[in-house]
Amino acid sequence: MDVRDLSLAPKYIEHFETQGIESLYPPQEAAVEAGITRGERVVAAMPTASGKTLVAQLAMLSADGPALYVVPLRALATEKYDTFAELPDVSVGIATGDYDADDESLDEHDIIVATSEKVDSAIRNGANWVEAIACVVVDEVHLLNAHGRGPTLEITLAKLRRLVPDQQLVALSATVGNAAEIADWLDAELVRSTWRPIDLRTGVYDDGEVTFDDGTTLSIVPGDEPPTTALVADTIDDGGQALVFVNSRREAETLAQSLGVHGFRQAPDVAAEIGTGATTSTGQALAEAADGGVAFHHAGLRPEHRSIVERAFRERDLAVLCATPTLAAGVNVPARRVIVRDHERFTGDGYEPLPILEVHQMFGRAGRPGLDPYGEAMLVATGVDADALCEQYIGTEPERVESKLDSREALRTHVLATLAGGFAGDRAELDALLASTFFAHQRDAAELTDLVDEVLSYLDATGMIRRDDGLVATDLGRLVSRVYVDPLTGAAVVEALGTAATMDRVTTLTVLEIVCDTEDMSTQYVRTEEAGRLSEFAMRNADQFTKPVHDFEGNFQSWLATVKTARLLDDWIAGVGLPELDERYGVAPGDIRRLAERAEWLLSATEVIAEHLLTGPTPGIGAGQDSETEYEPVLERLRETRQALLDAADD
DNA sequence: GACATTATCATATAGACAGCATGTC
DNA sequence: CTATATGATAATGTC
Repeated sequence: MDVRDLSLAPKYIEHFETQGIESLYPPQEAAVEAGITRGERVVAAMPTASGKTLVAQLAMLSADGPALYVVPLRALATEKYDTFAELPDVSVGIATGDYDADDESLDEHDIIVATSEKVDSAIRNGANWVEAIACVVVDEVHLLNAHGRGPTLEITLAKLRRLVPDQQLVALSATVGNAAEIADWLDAELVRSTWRPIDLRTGVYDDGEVTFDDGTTLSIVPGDEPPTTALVADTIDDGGQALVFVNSRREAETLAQSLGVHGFRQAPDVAAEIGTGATTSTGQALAEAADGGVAFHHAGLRPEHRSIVERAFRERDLAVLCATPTLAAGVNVPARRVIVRDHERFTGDGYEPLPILEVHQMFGRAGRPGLDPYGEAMLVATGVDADALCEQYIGTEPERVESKLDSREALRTHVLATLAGGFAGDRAELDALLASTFFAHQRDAAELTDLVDEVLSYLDATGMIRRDDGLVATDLGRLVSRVYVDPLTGAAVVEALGTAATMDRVTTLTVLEIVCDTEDMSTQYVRTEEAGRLSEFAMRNADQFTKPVHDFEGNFQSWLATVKTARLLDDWIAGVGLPELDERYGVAPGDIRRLAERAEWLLSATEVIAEHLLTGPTPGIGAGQDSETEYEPVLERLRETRQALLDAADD
């Protein structure tokens, strides 16, 4: 089908043509036939890089009103924003936690790009733009399967549908086994395709030979070097680039280092760009590797370094990229050859094989349309049975997408949000909403009953809801939902604030401890050698902590991780530099940045809760009724610390 | 006795969403 | 309380 045949305004057709898009790819054509331009609800299950973005654009441009594009990552939001912003006479807005147009003006846009959490938050807070949306496009719907974030997506979709019943919905998914089930849930037509714009062959390397799914083989006999090195060198000799996936940051770095000495490509400019101001060990290692045309990529990198690496690789200044799975799900960084060196990952429950879907996503990064003649992706069999590996991952169908809503964590926050947002005022209405979720479609909403009971009791006990006359969120409950923290965090903060308000010494360390000791803060790893020093530090500063250091109840070891995080952020605020922090705590620059960002967010949430405690009646939790309770000094310290954190980020 | 090889043991383990108030595409 | 690779240190082996 030709682009001209679409019932689209000429300016858009012209735009696509200048982009070199003249005819539709088969899966795009199928989506059009299914009615995406006629307002039909469609689920399109197709490989990455097979033209999903155009499918989305066709739906959004032909919709009768503003459109919303939902993504799972902030980085993807900016990527899509840039793409859509090029459309003629289309006003695009972006709504993510870090990068936010103001709420009021969002309804002036034709297209809004947002993360699923931001949409959830907007619904919770009754943002006016939400109900105006005529067409919702959900990118990567298969993330319904993800622990933690999957439930947010399905609840958000259920609520959106409730708010705007006649809204068009287009969901884009990776090719998963039960896409039909998702489509069925969404009352959408399923379009399924495995077509790719560039040939991809996948295979397994074992003992000097790669065996591909199309029957071909590739002989690569390594000398002394590891097979991965030989596989990399081979594609570079052939004029291609290689992307290697490994399972830890350290592996990514050491592999980059060992490959860097080959000097595959000279990239002094990239090295220089990274090198300027690269004071940390991570930064220096990166600059060094980049000099030889190799780089590594993981979440410990500073965002600036990350984007330099991504750009340099896209522009072919770098020959090899050694990456953790950040790159498989993130922005588009394709390479001719993808090598999945590690197919297992530590999960906290031993090493587990990577999900098929994830490996296929990695594979999908192989082949740059228009630049490479083909793409090839391979697993490396080292010490495992190559046949088993092949059987498991090559040409197989990914796992089914299964709702993860039946978890205490998910229900805790979403039950509260549902009550607080006015989606339900009693148990029957709550059950009705839950009955419209993917979980209910796939299993049975009745399976949630016990967990919901448990969660309601918890929310009642912590003063976030009242159950006397139906189900009603209290002021505190509405607040907790609005600032988007886990009820567990809310309760912990209320309790800690109560203690802090009776303390003589409330310092930056105190308020940092409060926010670091919550469910929403990621915990740090405490080395055994570090544990002694940390507990000594805790003893010495016992008067500044809300937890009783000397007669501690509960898990002291895990609280030390809290102390470590609080102390680290305290140092960061005090002006200690990234290299120093890296050395002292073994925390990479990118992690510091994220920790600071989260702490700042949680401090502001805590601030709101503290203000509530100050003015409103104290709920029946924690200390707080006696006359010595002083919230003002705590509040002041919270504000001060948050500001200090913001200032520290500027340097 | 100097040094190489091997046994033992400790260590560390992917990623990343959200609020609010201002002014940055 | 799960598993594996790595790096440091100790123990053993070789010339």
